[in-house]
Amino acid sequence: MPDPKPLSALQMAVMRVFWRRGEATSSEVHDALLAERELAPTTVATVISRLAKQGILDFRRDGRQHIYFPLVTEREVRRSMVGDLVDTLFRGNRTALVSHLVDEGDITPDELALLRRLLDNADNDSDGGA
Amino acid sequence: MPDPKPLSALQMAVMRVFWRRGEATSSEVHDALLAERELAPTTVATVISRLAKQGILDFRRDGRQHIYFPLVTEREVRRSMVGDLVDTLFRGNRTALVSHLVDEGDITPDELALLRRLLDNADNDSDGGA
DNA sequence: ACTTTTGAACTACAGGTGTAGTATAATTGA
DNA sequence: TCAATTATACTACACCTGTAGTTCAAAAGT
Repeated sequence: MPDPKPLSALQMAVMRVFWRRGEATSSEVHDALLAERELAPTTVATVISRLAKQGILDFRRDGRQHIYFPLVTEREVRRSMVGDLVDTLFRGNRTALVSHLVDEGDITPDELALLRRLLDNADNDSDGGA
Repeated sequence: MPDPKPLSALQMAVMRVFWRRGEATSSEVHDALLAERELAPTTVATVISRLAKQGILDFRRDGRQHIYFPLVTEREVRRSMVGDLVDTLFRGNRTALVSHLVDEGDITPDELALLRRLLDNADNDSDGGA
């Protein structure tokens, strides 16, 4: 799946568990989310089985248990969601997004310095890679 | 409305018309969108009246016509949507979003240069503003 | 073997979205 | 005045999401 559909905040929280652990049962995910969200176990199970129906997760059986695992990487989801946002909000212009962050995101001097370093590294990388 | 709800791509396309023109009737919006989207006039009307129900638009009457106008600015919507995305995808870390763009967004050298300039300007601004 | 626990499936329901038809009321043109 | 146009309101419907209860089957404990 090169271009997965955008995921909601809840779906992302669930997926993060899978990305961290590689695979998990519904109740393991429920446990992992208990700290941040108080959801009924069946709610988590529903979210998970919907993700499976959409091809985001798959599972293998272990006795009567389903052990789910992700079919998409976090990278792919990020790429596609950031891409969607850039399309929707900035008509495809990625630098406009950064501009937005700088202009309106209350970027701190520390963050600015960090960003500069990021850009410098990108330079190095593309020098090295090319 | 300081923190409007996220808008879908279609809703954004509609709102962009209002932001550009200040105000418009349903059929004007329909006309304005004809180029990019083939939608029935009633579809556009439905989207608009839902936006009004949600407090994103309001309207005044001119005879039997409704002339709609935005109650939120594009800035506000962008801020809140970018904020949501950063929360959902990068757990609130804005620089991680930029890092993502640089790492995985196929940023071109031109864009990189542009970004550097952006950061430099941000510096000037915060020097001047503080 | 019988009961308790547990897991997954099914069902449910409200609210949002994309999409558009129908109905009703008002305006305009003949 | 009567018909045609048109604008808005109402209704509709499929599908997604958040949320969770209920049911049925299987596993595990006693």
